[in-house]
Amino acid sequence: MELSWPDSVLSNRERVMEELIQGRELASQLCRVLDDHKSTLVSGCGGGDVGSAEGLVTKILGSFANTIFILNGKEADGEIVSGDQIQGNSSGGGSADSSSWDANHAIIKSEDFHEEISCKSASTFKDRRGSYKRRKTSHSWTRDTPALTDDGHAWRKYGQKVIHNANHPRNYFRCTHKFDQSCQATKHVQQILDDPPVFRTTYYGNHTCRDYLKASELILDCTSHTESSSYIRFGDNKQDHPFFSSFTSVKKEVVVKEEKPQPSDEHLMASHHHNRSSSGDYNVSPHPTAFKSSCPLSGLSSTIDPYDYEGDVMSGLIVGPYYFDDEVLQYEF
DNA sequence: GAAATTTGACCTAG
DNA sequence: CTAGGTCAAATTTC
Repeated sequence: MELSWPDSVLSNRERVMEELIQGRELASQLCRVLDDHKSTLVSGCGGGDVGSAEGLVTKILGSFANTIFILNGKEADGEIVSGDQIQGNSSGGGSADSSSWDANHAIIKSEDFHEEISCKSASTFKDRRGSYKRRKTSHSWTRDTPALTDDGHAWRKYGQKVIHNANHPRNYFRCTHKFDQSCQATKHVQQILDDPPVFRTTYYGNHTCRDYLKASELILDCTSHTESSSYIRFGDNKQDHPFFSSFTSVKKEVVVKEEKPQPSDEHLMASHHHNRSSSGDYNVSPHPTAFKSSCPLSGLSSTIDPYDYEGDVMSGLIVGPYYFDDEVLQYEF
């Protein structure tokens, strides 16, 4: 019930450290790769180096993901629906916690980095509904969770569709700041299993909104919880780096919004109601442990930014100090 | 009254 | 043609 971090978390500290160190090393490599890439390429992407850079990014993300997952895993068990380690992936891998997010295995479906900029000029016509470009190549990643989780962003539902051969309808969400901040992030949420409820969330695009800025503030406010021993703080990086955007969470309205019951929704949403806000990954929490299992996923995935990828994947990325107990690991890329 | 959700229509890829 | 994704008017919620 309480968020007291068990000793097991501390026992995982070594693993966490390993992951972080590995991440840093990989990041360094990536920097070099990108550096070479930039210096050798006149412009644009399409070099062979990109491939290796991509691989590095994936590894790095996996590393961070693992780290956060390790940290979150214990907490999640304690707070989220107990014992709902879903066998998760429909792929049937069955790895214990993999369900919460594929990042553990760096399973990120990056089908393509060419995010389509749907020029919906036609949509200016009022009656022209659905004039859109079907996303077939956009960057996406999926995540399976035992309950509907809040990924920290403000989502607005814009559609629901019954999917063929699916028992539950698929819900479509877009970022609330789609228009005011041109944030093109969208996601689909669908319940794929009944008995142990499993919700599959597919994310498309990346958040470019800055709705998350308060996250660090909130977290910082919590830094007094030294006892909680482990938390991750993001420093001054107020850029909309995707990795951090996942931790933004945090606006209560966001949580409420997404957890709002949706009657017509086959309890898809209802199953994650206020009462179960705990199931949310990063609900606003006074605890530094506000980061939960889903954080990594979102952050991870979004790090592979279709927009940034060509250019500076991680340029300017400074992962603020990681505090583990009294230690601080600062990652700079 | 504003904002969010619902829901059927519209549109596109396969 | 079908299934999936999006739009936007209508409705609901706050």
